[in-house]
Parts: sequence; C-alpha cells; structure tokens
Amino acid sequence: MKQKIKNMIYNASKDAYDKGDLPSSDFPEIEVEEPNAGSHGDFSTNISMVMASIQKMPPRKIAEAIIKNINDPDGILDKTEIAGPGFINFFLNKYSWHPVLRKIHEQDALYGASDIGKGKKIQVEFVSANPTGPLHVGHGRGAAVGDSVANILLFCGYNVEKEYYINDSGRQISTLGRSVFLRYKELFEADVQFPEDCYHGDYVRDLAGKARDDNGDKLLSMSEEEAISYCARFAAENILSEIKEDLESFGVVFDNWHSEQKLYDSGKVDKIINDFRKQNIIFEDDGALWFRTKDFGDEKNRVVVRSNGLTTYFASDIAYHQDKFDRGFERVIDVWGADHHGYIPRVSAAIEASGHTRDKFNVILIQLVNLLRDGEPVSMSTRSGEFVTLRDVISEVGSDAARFIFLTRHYESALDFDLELAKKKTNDNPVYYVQYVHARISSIARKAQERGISDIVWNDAAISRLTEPEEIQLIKTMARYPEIVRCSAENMEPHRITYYLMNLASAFHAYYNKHRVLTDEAELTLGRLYLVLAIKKIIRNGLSLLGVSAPEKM
RNA sequence: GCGCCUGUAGCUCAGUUGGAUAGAGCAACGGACUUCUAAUCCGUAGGUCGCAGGUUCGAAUCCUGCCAGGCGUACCA
Repeated sequence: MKQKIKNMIYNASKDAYDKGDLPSSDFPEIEVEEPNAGSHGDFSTNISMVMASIQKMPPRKIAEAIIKNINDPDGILDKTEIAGPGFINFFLNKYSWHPVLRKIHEQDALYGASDIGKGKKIQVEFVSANPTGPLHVGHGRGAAVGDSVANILLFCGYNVEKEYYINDSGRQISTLGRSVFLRYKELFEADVQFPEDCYHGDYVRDLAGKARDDNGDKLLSMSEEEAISYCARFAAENILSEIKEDLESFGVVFDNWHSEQKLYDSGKVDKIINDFRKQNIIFEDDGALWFRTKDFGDEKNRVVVRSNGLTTYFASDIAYHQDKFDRGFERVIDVWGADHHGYIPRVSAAIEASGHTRDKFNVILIQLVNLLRDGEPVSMSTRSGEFVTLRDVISEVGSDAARFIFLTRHYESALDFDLELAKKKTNDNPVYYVQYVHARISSIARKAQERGISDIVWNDAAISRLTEPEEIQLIKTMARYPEIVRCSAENMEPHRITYYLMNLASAFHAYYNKHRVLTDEAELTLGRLYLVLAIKKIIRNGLSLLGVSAPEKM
C-alpha cells in the first residue's frame, strides 16, 4: 500500500516536471509514513519540504504541483490535502484496505516473511554459558533474545544457524572438577578443606553424590590429578545436559554446539597463534605472548599466552571467531551480557587481523536482569550459590510468560523481572493479554462452526460489509506487520514485534467489546469472521517469532 | 580517569530511524458482564522528553559540553 503511494508521488512529480510545473527532475528518495494523528490521513509525505531547496520553490507550492498531477487509476484515494509547512496527506478509500485481508489469509504463517536476507549465511551465537553451573535468569534473557533474533532473521530470508559455544576448557573447568572432587571426598572423610574460590552451589554436592553413585569410592584411589580431571569432565557433561534440558523446556533448540576444547584438540588455536606471530600481530614480552589489539583500536594490547604457558580465554576466542568465518558465515552475531562489553574491541581486532571486516561482526549486548519478588530484589549471589535458576523461573511462571517479558524491553535497557507479576493473569502481564486474543478468536470460530458456518473464504459481498472505523483501523494495523518484522530484523530488535502484538491485541479487544462478530446477518458475519481470523493468524505468526505459544483456549 | 549502556507521566516502558497536538500499561478516580471467554472494554486525570548550547523549514531522536545511575576497565573467566 505504501509502495503504491510512493509510486503515485513519483509519477506525479515526473509529470509535473514534464509539464513544467516543477523546474528540476532531481527527486530525492520518497519517504511515506503513517501519521500518528488520524486527522492527518492514512499516509503522509514530506517530499515537498525535502525538495524545497532543490526546486527553489516554497514547499506548499511544490505540494500543489504534485497534487495537481496525481493519477489514481485504481481509485484508492478519497482525497489529498496540503497541511502544515507542506506535508501532503493522503486519505484512502476504506474499501482499498480490504485486499490486505486476502493476502494475510493466503500467506498465513508466512505473512510478513521476506527475502531481504537473500539466503545469506548468518550465525547467531547465544547463551554460551560456561558448563560450571545451572543457567540463571540472565541467561534466560540472552536465550529469549538470541533465539527470537534468529527466528526473525530466518523469517526474513537469512540462512541462520543457532550456535552455543561451550567453554569446556581452561581454569574454570578444573576449578569445577576440584570443587566436585572435594565434595565427593567429604562424603567419605570429615575435615575436608573447601576453599573460597571453589564453586559453592548445592548443585556441586548433587554432582558429587552422583559421582559416588556411579563410582563408589574408586576415585579416592586415583591420583588427585586424575580424580579431579575425571570429576571435571563428569560434572561438565552433566551440567551441560541439564542446560540443554532447560533450554529445550524454554523452547530453545540449537543447531550446533561448538566445543572450545575441540578448537585446542584440532590445533586451531596453536595454528592461529603461530600464524599471527609470523605476521608480528602477536609478539612476546615479559615471557608472555601479546596480541597487538592496540593497533586495531583497542585501548591496550592483550595477553594470549600467559608467562606460565597457559592460554587465556582470548586465545581460543581468536580461533573460534576465525573458525566461524571459515565455516562460511557471512555475518556473525554474538549475544553477550553487557558486563562483557569491554571485550568487543579485542574480538573485533582478532576478526580484522584474520582478514575480515568488522562490520560482519555484531554483538548484541544484553543488559542485566534484576530479579524481584513483589517489588523486592531477590538476592543473586553466585558465590554463595544462592541464586534463582532459569529452571526455577520457568517452573514458577511458565516459559511463555518468561519469554514474553524478556522481550518487552529493548535489550539495551536493564530489566526488572518480577516473579509475582509474571505469574499474574491480569493486564499487568501482557503475555496473557496477547494470547487471550488468540483464544477468544478461536472460541468465536468454534461457535461459528456450531452454527454451521464453516467455509470462511474471501467473498466480495461479505468483505464489503467491513466498514466500521474499528474494522478499517484493524486492517491498517495488520497491513503494517510486514514492515514491523523487517525493521525488527534489520535492527535485530525483537521487542518491536512484542509491542506490535500488544497494539494489535488492544485494537482487537476494543473491537470485540464494541461489535459482535456473530450477528444475525449472514454476510456481515462472514466478513467479520474473515477479519478476526486474519488477526488470529498474525497473532500466531508473531508469537511464534518470539517463541511463545498461541493457545486455542485459556 | 577512560570506555559502553541508561535518563520520557507518580511507577515500568514504547516512540515508525529528523516530522505535525510526545504514546501505552500499572497505580488513582468514575463507569460497562441475561448477548461470541470480564485474563476484556470505555472515560477522567497525569509531561520543562536529565540540564545547557548547536545543526535546520522542523529535534525526545543528530552534534558538543555538563549532571545522575548501572556496568566494565587482569598474564580471571
């Protein structure tokens, strides 16, 4: 619809120039928007103001020249007007909106989909929590955003892969092994010292118990080094499978799980370090190996191999990001917690050093989640091991409510997640507000079926009965959906869809309270059924991008 | 100190990539269920868009400088 208006303006401008009404044929990009105020029409363009300096004419005069030359072969326009400093407002004939409904019904689950991604191979890596403990709420937000962004990109024609990077190597894993081993030892001996820097959570005791169930006291007869290494692997594997379960119950399924350890085992880390040393991108100083991140815009150089010979996290990240591009991804998106933002310059540096431009690398930084209960902060100390896990949250408030709430804010804003609020089944909690639309319409459809109305298809006579202002408004809102999805994909901002759905839901509920769908008039009823079933399709369609279910009954 | 994020109604937040009179929900007040699900709707009230400059036809939005809060600034992960 917007495109039609654009074409109309373009043709009118051209005709105006041909006839001499406009002195220049240098036309800017035409922008058409939907004004907030209904009194400003259905669409509006600022072209006259933008062209004023080029045409050397006052904006309102330009607007007159364009309007004079407007051609409307399909008869979609009711009227046009010049307003304010020179806006041209277009008022559409209400019948011109009706074909949108047909499109929604035909495209159904694909309404709003596009090919703006052109099949480009793109990777979204998210969660990637260390397998040293259970997922918490912060990971939940990352999971909800990452998964949804990936869904939206897929919907917009990208070839998307969802990946989880497993940090199954390095010091935190041996600390985990030591923690589990010590708790295991406690099961057999008194007076075991448990250091501060070990993991204190209850899950460590659970894992120790499990290790005993599997092995009896066998581990005590091994060398400590062997036992710790066994416990590390045992614990990490167990935790990882718990993480997988949690994510699955949260509706998140990864295409690929990428192991850090395998990057080392395959020699990729050593190779990249050697290559960069030859290129003098990595150099030795004070017994350590340093990456010249400063040459790539970071504030200082960073250590890759410590003087004790151990690699840093950064070392494997260099190899990991190079590996992503080696696998053919044209764009790489990392979803991180905002506390890692200082890490961006060095990873960008690594990417640039491996010969890729940094615009192919995007980081979505997710701000922190404050967990509340009835407005009071819930303590979340990882040290003491007292934190509310994602699993707890899902079982308490449900996956749908949790995911929706995580997506009700721009990820760059900190989020207060109130457990009591999330459980409420009222207007405080927008997820039910949106799902309720789907359930209500489903209910109407069932009632219609009881009345013997089953064949709900496009029918000129029935559709032309849709003339109420609320009906036209609803169709206009529905017509905007594809653009919302596109914006959401371009900016990687799922919350745009969340807000759109709340908006559409609100328009529907208002309509529902004012007008009956099932009336005594067959044609009107059929038209309205066609309308609300289109709404239902968009609600389902949008919720699925967010990873939220669309219930038939509530 | 430096870097990133945030600052919009009493509270929690949107704001169509620079448009016209800045919008929702909650909370407050007043209304609507014998009719398709009241997990809903309608109405009233609520604003110096942190502050000060600048850019232009036009700024919550872009630029500069301040102020406030959060996070980060390891040969940790």
